[in-house]
Amino acid sequence: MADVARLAGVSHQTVSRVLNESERVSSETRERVLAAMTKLNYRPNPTARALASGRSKTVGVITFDTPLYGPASTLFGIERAAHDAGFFVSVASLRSLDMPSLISTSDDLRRQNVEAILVIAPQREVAQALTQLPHDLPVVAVEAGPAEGVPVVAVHQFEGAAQATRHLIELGHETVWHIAGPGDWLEAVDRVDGWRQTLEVAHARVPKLLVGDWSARSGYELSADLVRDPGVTAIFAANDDMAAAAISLAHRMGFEVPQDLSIVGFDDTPVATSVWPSLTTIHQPVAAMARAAVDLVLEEVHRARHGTGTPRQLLHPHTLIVRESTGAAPPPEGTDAPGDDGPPHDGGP
Amino acid sequence: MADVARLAGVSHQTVSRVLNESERVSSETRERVLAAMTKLNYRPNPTARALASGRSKTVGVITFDTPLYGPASTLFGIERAAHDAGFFVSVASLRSLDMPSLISTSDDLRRQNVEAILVIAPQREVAQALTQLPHDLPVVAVEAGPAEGVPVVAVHQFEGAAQATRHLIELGHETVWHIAGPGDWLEAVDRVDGWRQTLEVAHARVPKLLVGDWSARSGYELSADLVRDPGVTAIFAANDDMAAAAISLAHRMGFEVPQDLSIVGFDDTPVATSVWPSLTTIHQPVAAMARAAVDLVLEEVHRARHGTGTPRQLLHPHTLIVRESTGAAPPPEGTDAPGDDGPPHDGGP
DNA sequence: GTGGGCGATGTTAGCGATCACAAGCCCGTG
DNA sequence: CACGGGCTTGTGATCGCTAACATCGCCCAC
Repeated sequence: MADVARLAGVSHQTVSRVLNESERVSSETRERVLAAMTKLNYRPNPTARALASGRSKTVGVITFDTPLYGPASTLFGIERAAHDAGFFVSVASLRSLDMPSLISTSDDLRRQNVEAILVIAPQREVAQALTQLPHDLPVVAVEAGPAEGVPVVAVHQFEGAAQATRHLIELGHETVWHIAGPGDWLEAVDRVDGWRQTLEVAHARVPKLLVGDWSARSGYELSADLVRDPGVTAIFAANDDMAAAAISLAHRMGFEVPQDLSIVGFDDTPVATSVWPSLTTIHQPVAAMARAAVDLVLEEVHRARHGTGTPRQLLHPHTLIVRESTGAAPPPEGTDAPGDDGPPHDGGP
Repeated sequence: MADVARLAGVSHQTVSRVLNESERVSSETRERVLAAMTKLNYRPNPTARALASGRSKTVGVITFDTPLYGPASTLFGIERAAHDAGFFVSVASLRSLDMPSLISTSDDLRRQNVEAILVIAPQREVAQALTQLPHDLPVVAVEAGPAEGVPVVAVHQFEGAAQATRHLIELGHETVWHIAGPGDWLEAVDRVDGWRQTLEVAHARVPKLLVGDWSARSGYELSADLVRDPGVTAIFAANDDMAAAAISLAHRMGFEVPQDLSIVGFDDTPVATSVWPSLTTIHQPVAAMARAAVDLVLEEVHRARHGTGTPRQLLHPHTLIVRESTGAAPPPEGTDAPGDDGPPHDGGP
């Protein structure tokens, strides 16, 4: 920087002003400085800037170590959006889901001088702990259920689940079974609520709730009971993996989807299109949410110098994507007819 | 820090020495300083340390924006390992796969004072560009094919593909079709080579190569031709998504897996267990690789002060995981026995 | 003509650590 | 007894930048 100043014949402070786009520099001087910077291939040192100004142009992301599709792609979306805004991204992953872990992780980031923190943590405990975090740094939760006092970017899980359930009811199914996610996930809870209330509104019986852990394995095990039961014609799984597992199991036990059983997933992950029949599911605009979260948190950073605003909750639209895993309810037990079952049984070898 | 020094009755430099675990501090003094730090809840400021020492305790990760399972879980693995080593992680994603993009991304990180860079970029172009990166910073490639002059942590793709192919040959299949990944991915190329050479060694015919783009969709489209052809009894897809799609398509067209068609995938992603029948596939120890990559790069950082060592390539073991999608080859055409083919050509059983 | 205001630039301190070197102390040795 | 050397500790500069205030012209109005 000193070199640039010398070459441009100005003081280092003027160079700094050019760097920070202060208006108080004559355009002539600015040109000279810029030329010098180019010539010397000068690059400002963010570390020094961070030390001097307290601003690091970095946002921290707290996430947790999981192979789940949602969090991973959210992280990439955040990186992209932050980069576009000229910010760096520092990630830290949660060791466990308790309060101390959250605090210590956020301290790590804080000490790195991040200007804001984005939390990708859909678990109830984390969402609660969030409200306890020191308020000196803007914090935004992504993909979390609404939490008091903390800005959130998410989709309306309740509505999504309701729409999925409604879809099945409208296809003529008497009721819909639900394979839920773990009870400590906000999303899981909201989806259960959406499912239940929709059934109630439709005056449908509310079957026993099955609770999985998002994994295909759990979906597999839980659907075993369901598939065996001829009364079960429609399943709404709380994510695509469990839904895909239910399809697998149905096939294995000799049933056809959707002729015998309709299945709906949630998330619209790649799995949804790689199974057969492809999954009807609820799409969440992950990339858009990530971008919105970054916008929101940077807005907050900007505002931190002026007045305080109220935390906002940004709800993004979900979309029901109807693919092949859902269809009309099979006719009641006795009858048995539909031509969809493949070649009539009597024609074969 | 000044406060700590004052409280402990020492100079700031002594505090610094305690912080850096220098041996040149008497244990008595150290105790006093530590006590003062605890009492004041003192936390060193990494930014200042980075500025003064040039060491930031941060590693940069360059990845690219993709929903693929491998890169995402590698990133988390890296974070975990780095954190355990007391390092922060800063991520930057590649805009495009060309050289300028790589340079500029690495410059971003470099300017952040990262001490090393990990690159998750399995594309050939990126691997090549890596060798051009300035050598002032340790660079390690993860999940990339071996590239000259750059340390690499990966599994032996060639061997993995060979093992998958051999598995099918040993089950009695005359030959194995291959749905490859895009030609600009090193992994894809190596897997093709492994497949081809194994066939040649077994004196099996090498069928026409099909090239997909990792997506389920491409797997779907490409397997259409294969599944129709009764001569095709075994398919090795270069990743699980494409393999799962092939299974879907086979089902859709009325074939059974593995009775009519055996299918092997690669990667052992969650998809592998959520489809039916579950996929036989090649497992890659992603987490272990991530950890190894961090170890390697930190070792390099450490060594940077002393002599220079030779770049290492760390090859991790893959594992063939036999699940349900592979089985013995169906008996040759004429004989025909399983009732699955639909009406037998020769007049019935 | 002179004081005030304003835009452009320079000067001097830090930010919070580390580094290089110097200094004090205690001990053993010639 | 003086000197050298190993430990431990302290001093001042420095990393590259920004913040706050000082300074310098210049133009305008009374």
